[in-house]
Amino acid sequence: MNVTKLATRSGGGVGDPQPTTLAVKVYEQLRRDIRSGALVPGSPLRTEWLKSHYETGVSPLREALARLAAESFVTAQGKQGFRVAEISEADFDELVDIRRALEAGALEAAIANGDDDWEAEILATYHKLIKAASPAQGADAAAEEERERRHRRFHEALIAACGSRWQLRFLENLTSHLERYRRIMRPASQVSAGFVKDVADEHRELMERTIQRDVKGALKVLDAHRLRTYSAIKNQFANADES
Amino acid sequence: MNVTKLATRSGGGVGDPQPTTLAVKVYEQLRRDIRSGALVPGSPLRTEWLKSHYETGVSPLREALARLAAESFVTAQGKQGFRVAEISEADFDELVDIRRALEAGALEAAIANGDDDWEAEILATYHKLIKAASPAQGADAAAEEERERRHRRFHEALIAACGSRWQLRFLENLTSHLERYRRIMRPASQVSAGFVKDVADEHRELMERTIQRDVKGALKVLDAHRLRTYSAIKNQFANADES
DNA sequence: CGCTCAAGGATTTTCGAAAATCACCGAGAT
DNA sequence: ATCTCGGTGATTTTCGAAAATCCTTGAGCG
Repeated sequence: MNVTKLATRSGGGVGDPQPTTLAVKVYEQLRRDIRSGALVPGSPLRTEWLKSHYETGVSPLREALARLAAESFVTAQGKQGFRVAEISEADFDELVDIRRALEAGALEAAIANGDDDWEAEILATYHKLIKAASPAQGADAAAEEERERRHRRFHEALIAACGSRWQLRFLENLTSHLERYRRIMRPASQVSAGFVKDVADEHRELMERTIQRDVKGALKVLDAHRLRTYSAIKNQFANADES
Repeated sequence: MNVTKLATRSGGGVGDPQPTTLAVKVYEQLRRDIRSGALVPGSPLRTEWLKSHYETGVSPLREALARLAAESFVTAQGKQGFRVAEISEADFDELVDIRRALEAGALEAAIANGDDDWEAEILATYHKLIKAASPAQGADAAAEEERERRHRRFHEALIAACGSRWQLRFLENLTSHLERYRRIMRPASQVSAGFVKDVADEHRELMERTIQRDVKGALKVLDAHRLRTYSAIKNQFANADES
């Protein structure tokens, strides 16, 4: 056994199976900052600022931006650089529609195909979700990021067994975009005690019905769950129009 | 008027509204070569070969590859470079399923929302489709590429008025991947006179029913149309398994 | 005034080479 | 014989600077 090699690796001696590249790291950081709303929609992404802020050269940067452009997180316009993708109510409506269709199909397929591992993963991610700090407390960015991550993981676990990597890939993209809308608009109602409790109840019921293989029930709860934040964000758009 | 400026531009003095970058050109060429099957699935994309073959430096290349990776046309594995995405029967089945669902919804929405421009564009693209050289004759690559382009344009025109850019974006991606399967597998039946005639009939009927706003009829024809090539490719997979 | 045009600086895009990493191959040990 | 280890060439990834392009500003002209 080669002790030296093991020592150079992090964690319990398990090396990265796929050693990551700098471009991928920048891509992930940029995506996180766009999703969180830290990078405001429409603002230009200037090379110098990006270089100093993400501590990297232009090559990894452009590679990351190209990927983000393909996923519609940024827009690339000719030879005028990149911008954070704009948001709009029309775009939001499109996202909601197509996500609803794809997610319903995926959940149904997952309930049909899921095995014990799938069930166990749902329980595990649900547990971590309810253990996360509620939006009321822990208003700092790191806590919010962790809460969002666990929320994503839970919903991903529900449909993970749907059997279609394409469906999962599209859904991840759509969900990330919708998360951006949710966090940018950040309806005041979203942090109220009543809202938080209702969402928590929905998560529990969604988890239970899914594992019980109650397709109709699970779909109904999922729809209600999505409709709740959907309405809240639509209200924000309406309010913005008035002012 | 500045004659010098106009002279430097191509065509009838109409400059590019969005002057394209080298990276985008390489991206498009690579995508075309992957879609056509010229770049065989699984083969590694080596920098030196790409540089000489597409006559460009590494920066535009990696940018193009990053975009292609985001669209699953190539796979990026850690620090071991890029490869042309693999194909598999399971992947093909996934593509067919999700494309069917999305395309049906898009066609229905387009029929509901389409205006005169939409109808006119369908007629125009249909006309160019039937004028294209049939697969039997014109076996050279350029003719095939043009035929495929017209085929794509026609089907795009049908759903262009669906009102959802997201749906169109996903569908374009899915259709490109499926085109790759079709062209790589290239079932012998696909060039037989009977097959070609049936496909042509379906295109005509699809065009007519769509413009007549016959939702059910159009969807039925579309499903039959898709099922035809779907079966042909599945047969190819089955034949490959035997050998 | 309003408009066109050119110069200058700012920014993006691309190239070429350096640095880092990987993959192959053969020597030596068990 | 098989396996591990180290070295070497090939390849990828990243950097820094050059080239190309864009945008602003202000002068000159109608």
